[in-house]
Amino acid sequence: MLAQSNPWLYIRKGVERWIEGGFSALAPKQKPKLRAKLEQPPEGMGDFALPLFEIASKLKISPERIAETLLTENERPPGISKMERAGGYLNFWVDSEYLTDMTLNGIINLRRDYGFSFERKKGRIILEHTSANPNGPLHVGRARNPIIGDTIARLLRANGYDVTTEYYVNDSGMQVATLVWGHLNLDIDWSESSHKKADHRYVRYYQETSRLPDSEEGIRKLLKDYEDGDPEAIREFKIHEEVLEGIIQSLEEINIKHDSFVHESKFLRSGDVAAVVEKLRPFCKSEDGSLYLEIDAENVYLTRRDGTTLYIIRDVAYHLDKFKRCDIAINILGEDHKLESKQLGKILDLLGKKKPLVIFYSFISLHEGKMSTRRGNIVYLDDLVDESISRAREEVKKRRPDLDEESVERIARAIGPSAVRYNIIKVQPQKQIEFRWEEALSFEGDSAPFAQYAHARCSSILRKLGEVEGFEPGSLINDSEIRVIKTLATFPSLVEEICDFERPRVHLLTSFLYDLARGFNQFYRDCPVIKAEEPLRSSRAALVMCVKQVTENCANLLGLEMPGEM
RNA sequence: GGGCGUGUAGCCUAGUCUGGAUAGGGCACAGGCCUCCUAAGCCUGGGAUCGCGGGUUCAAAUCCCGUCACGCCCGCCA
Repeated sequence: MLAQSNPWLYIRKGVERWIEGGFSALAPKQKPKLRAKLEQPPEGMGDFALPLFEIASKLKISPERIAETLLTENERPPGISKMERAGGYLNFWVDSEYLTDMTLNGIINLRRDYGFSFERKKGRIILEHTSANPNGPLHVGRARNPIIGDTIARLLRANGYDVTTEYYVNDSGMQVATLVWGHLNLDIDWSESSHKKADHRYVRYYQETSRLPDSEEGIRKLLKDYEDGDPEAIREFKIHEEVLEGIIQSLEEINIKHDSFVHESKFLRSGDVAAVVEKLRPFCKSEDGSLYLEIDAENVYLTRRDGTTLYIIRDVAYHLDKFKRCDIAINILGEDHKLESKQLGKILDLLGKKKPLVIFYSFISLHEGKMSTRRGNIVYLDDLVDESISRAREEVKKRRPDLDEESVERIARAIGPSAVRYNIIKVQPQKQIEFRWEEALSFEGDSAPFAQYAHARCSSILRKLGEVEGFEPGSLINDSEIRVIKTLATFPSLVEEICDFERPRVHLLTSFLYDLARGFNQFYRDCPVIKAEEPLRSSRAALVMCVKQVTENCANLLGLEMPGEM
């Protein structure tokens, strides 16, 4: 099974067993048993390398002797065609016919499941992401949140986890109260802005109210009424739903959907928040009617002087509820939430409850500084995606004058959002990004269109070939063929390795996709498929089919579309 | 001032967790490749004291200590 579902790991494990067997023979009494730590050698030095230095010093035997003993006293491990000592390393070359046979058969049999785990893991996961305040449209500064969150959710599912993605709707705080106050009290001249989406229109209530210093008292009064359950206030707060609807649409544009929406107000109405306050009261200090906890020598306020609640206490109630519904909670949060998140963890500790795992990302800033809804120095996600689509449209029109309007549109809509996702996910989350249009809209090199283009070439070859069946593993001997096959073989290991709860390395999925596409483009240059003689023709056709399949599988993890023609 | 994070060619970035053989890529730049399955492609070239200084090690971009620069946070906002 492993041979087909994870060919590279299968061969690697064989090599490790072979080495460890050799070690046992060399030093039977050694405890604990010596492990084989394989690494990837530089280009041209084979496929696996065993550094001998550490073992040599442990056994007090020279690296040369160890290598010599291993090489002379044992049969070759399965799937290895050549072994050679080079300096302090023992290098292994994978037999390409063996690898080709396993890998192509694996992909052909497993198809869209290749790379993914069949083994269902225990434990329900709730992955919370985005959870942007519904007071305006999503902006690029925080666009990493949904993209990272959605990609991790896809990765976890591919590894057999049961994942629910959740949006925590902050409908009960100052931000939404500010929006509501503006809606009730401002008379805005709409003649200039006629945006069709509610989030883009209503954000002006929030922005303009934020500029009025006198509005604060009214906003607080409104919030107090709302928390006290005043029906009119509750009705007015519903305006946030239209904004949320706009945010949901923006997310759909980039292929993201949440499984669940949980509204903060639910915990206010159910009495959960009040119950948590009561539980924590014995640990709290009080001041003018407000409540606060001392955590790490800092005062963390739970309620205001007027009795209304603060974010963190509602967040505690939310997490208590969340852990009733799951075993593992993962939150995707901006780096500005680090302190709050740590404090939340301490409070959950205090209550003897589980804590969420948190993945933080740094902001995407503008050259002029941080984006801010309040100040309005901002690039909205909708605008970035629209711009990306229209640039894609221009490119397709230019390159493919033969296509009809409808096809052009379909392809542009596959390229635009994918390019945005790709360019954001390819950088690891903790790195800060300065937003530049040229970079965000890059369609060359390490980008989504590069992979989409290679995929389109695959599709085109396969369309022209018609029905082809079977392959001859021994006929694929060209360097570009072997290179692509090796890349295909490592996909399942990659999917498994990067799935780390503490530090999921989803950015490496783009590296893989890029490697595969680049390898394929070299193959495309070196190895004609349609004009090749049998059995080379069908073998190459099988390889092209496999590249297409694995490209799609990886694209699925990244939430990218593959239009199949460009 | 304290906490967390980041620093790799002109610009962007992988590798850092788990130390190993000439530090991978991309953009930009210079040159070459469409009578040949889509040139959003391919090939060649120049360009890196891995922020800086110590230390540990047979071996340091990677681990430890110090230091500097930048970002985020330190609110009865979220």
